Amino acid sequence: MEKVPEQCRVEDALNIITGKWKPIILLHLLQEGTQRFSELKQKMPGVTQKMLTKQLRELEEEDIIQRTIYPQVPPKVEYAMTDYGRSLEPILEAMHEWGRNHTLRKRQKQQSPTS
Amino acid sequence: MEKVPEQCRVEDALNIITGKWKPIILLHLLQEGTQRFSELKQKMPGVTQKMLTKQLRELEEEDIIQRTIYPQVPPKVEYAMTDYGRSLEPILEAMHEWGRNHTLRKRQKQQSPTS
DNA sequence: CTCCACGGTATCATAAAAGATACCACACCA
DNA sequence: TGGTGTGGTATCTTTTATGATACCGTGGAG
Repeated sequence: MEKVPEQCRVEDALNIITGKWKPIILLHLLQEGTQRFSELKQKMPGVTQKMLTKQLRELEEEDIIQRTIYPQVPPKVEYAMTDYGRSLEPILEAMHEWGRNHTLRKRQKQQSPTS
Repeated sequence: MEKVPEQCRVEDALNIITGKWKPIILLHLLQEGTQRFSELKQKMPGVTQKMLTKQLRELEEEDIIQRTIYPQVPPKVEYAMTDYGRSLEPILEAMHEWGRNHTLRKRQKQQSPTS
């Protein structure tokens, strides 16, 4: 998604949190704190090694999360939100809240499809 | 983007507002009120007829915007936010605000890349 | 030796999103 | 009769995102 001139600063946030697994990663890190790779993977059924890695790297790239490698064998890598990353929380909150009402609404529509 | 079990209600909002032109459309409709197709198109340099139509249709599908056709020739079609659509405003606000700080931050990083 | 755990990478295939381009309908106006 | 303006649709191509699959490195346990 390229940038369109003025106004649309909205895109920046959007570019960062869109990606099939990013919101989920962020929620896990926000709600449960630092996690290692394998923990995240386990909590995200369906994700591939590659995809998880990729999304994590992209978030790291943007300074949203921080990657810490422990020089051990077998390897241990932890991911944590940065302070900057935490600044996304209001957005995620707002979306979460909205989403709840949205699903309610969908249910209502199903119950009275004739209206 | 498929749904992943619980927690991630965030996705619903995300699914609705992601799309290369959707945020821009929404901002225009929110900030400037009802607009006709050609007005939007004109305000969104680079968008194709097809793309604009598609994104508008998707938003309409979700009841975020309303499409009104006036039986004239040449045709006149207006797009407006629905009340439901306006409920997205806090999210867009939050992202807009965040985006502003983000660009500030990027500027700072460019000025002191050595830190 | 051999195998395992962990967190990867590399390669290839598929799906989804976006874009370019051409065409359409129709009342009206010259 | 032909051109114009609006808001489209239909095809085809390109670009991005996602996914499947196989392989890698290391040090300790057996």
